[in-house]
Amino acid sequence: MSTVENARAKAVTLRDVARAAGVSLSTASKALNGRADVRPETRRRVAETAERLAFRPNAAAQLLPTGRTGTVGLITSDLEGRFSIPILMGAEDAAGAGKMSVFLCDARDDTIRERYHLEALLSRRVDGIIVVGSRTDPRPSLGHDLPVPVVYVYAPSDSPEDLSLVPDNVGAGRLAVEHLLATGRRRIVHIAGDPTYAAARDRVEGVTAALAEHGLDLVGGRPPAYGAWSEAWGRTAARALLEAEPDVDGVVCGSDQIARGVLDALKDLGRRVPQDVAVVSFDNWEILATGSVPQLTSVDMNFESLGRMAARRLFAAVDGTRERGTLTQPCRLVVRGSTVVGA
Amino acid sequence: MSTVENARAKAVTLRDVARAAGVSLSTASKALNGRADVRPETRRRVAETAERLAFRPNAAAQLLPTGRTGTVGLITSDLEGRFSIPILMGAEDAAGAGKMSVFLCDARDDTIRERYHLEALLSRRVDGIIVVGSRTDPRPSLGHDLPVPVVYVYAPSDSPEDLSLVPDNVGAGRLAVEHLLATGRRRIVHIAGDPTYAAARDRVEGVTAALAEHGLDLVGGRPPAYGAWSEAWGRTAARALLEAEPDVDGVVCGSDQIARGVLDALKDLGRRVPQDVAVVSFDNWEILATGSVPQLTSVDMNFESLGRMAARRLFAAVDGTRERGTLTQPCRLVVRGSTVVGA
DNA sequence: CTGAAAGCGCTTACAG
DNA sequence: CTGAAAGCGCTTACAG
Repeated sequence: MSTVENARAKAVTLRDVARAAGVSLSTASKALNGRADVRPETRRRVAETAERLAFRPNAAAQLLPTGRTGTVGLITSDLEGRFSIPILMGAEDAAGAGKMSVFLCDARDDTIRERYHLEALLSRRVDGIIVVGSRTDPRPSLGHDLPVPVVYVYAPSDSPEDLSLVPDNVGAGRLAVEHLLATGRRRIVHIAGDPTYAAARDRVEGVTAALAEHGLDLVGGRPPAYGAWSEAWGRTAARALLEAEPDVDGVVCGSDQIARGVLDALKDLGRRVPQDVAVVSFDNWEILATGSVPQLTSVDMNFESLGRMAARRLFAAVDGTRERGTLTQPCRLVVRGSTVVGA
Repeated sequence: MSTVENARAKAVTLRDVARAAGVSLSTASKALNGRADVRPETRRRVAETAERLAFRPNAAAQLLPTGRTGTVGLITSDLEGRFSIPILMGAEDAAGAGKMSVFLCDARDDTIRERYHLEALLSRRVDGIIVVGSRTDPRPSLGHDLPVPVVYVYAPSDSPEDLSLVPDNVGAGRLAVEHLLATGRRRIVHIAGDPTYAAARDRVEGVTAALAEHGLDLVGGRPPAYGAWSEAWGRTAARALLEAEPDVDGVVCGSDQIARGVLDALKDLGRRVPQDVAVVSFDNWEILATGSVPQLTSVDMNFESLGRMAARRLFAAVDGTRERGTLTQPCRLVVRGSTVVGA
């Protein structure tokens, strides 16, 4: 049920408005832009005409003289993941209601594609570029001779000349442990994520540091169990750990996915969560964290806030205030039933 | 660890290139655009100069004379969900490597925001607009007097004057049932999603229609169990249904979330999946469908393909071939272990 | 083969 | 208070 046809209106231009209102181009422009020195009656007439013709100023032409485009490019390699979207939303918020429009480009972790999109964005004269990676490991810089500022988010640039914003995964590890300790747990294990990821290693670092500060260690002095970012790994590791250390009373999971697997295993083993064992994880991925029984206590990476900060830094750079280096942004613990009864 | 500083280069213009190469603006333009009537030596010199200065043509200025911008707007209300991203990727693919850049706008299911973004996009003179909704229920049209073509995806426009593309949820329901029947199941129940969603009702329609065609009905002739798009609903409903109809051998779940709850309940009840009961669902949301034991057989909505189609239709409309009405796109069954042993 | 000129849609000094 | 003119960065007939 669809029919074909031909159509297409031509965009209304300021010249059309001026002509219809019987004034010159410049007067029409001044009238619509609220500049002084226009007779009120004229201003009204032009405004009405513009309204009637549904005139929408051509943003590009409007900004041509200023050299700005009111446009930002967002190159991401994490479109299927969860980082870029909240970051985009934060950036949109920071820009302020519609002042700035965002080009979203999907680089798919491919250097060629990334380069390609970069060129396209520069051709479109974006005022600045945000680059979002899929992991917190440093990535190659896009270079320092670009005509517009660049901010790297989540995946930092490997060059100290660039500005990067990353979540504080070490701090996140600390948050998880401090919370377990606060709920009275002492025999804690850590089922970590993929060891090739800086995020996994940083979280481990935070976990062990926080324990050490309290004179504790991972149960049995065992090393953190690295594995994969998957439910399957959570299940496997939990079974093995609880066999080796039956009196565990707290589990820090490298991610919500891992935690879901851990919850399943604990249930199979007849352990009550949180009464017997408390479970805390990272990411706070809603769909996973709130679907389980009990729901997951999880450390949120604050992506949206990261996006807002990135956008603010980018706008500052566009205005001439450029920063360098890697900025770390704190994470935030969200408490639910897997660590506190009834939470 | 970050330092502040001031910087900013001015974008290189064609005039700069022409001057540096010692030719006129027009010659520089012709040389770079491969037009005939330029001495090879001149062409080479200009090209080298452009390269050396890292000249990037201003896309807006380049297209100004044509009236096109090589730009598309994507207004979505499903940024946190899963529809808009694959749709965006499909659209990007259809456009062809970087020919077209996409403005992504987040309407957040708010008419005001949507209107606002629409105006901003029109001001930026996008060549066309794709509107993505968060549910398949018809939504208000943006209007028919817009200067550029609009394609509605996932959420169709309520006006037959508009072009809309939606997944075939009725067909999806059929696919699910046909598959269960093919694996020998006959005593089938349906734990449906939120009844206020057309998607939930359409899937139910497909499920019952397919059963009827085989002379079957839902077990016990009971109505489909409508509820919510959640794991909790899946758990609750599965327990109730299996108590009422203990010999069920197949469950169609309204979504992967529901299916995850159903799997949990079946496990608690001691039913083996798929040996005793087969489970099939909709959406094929990787993170949910591949994390469970067994993994979920699920009907994929083909969002990426939907996005490609939308982009192609949009480009056709931009070129003057406009269609109207609602087009339905088939879904695709992905078989995994919840219906077939070892799949 | 090369370049001066007009035009794409706007804004902004600068005259009147 | 109003308008003619220049300019933002490019392309494209049109002269030379």
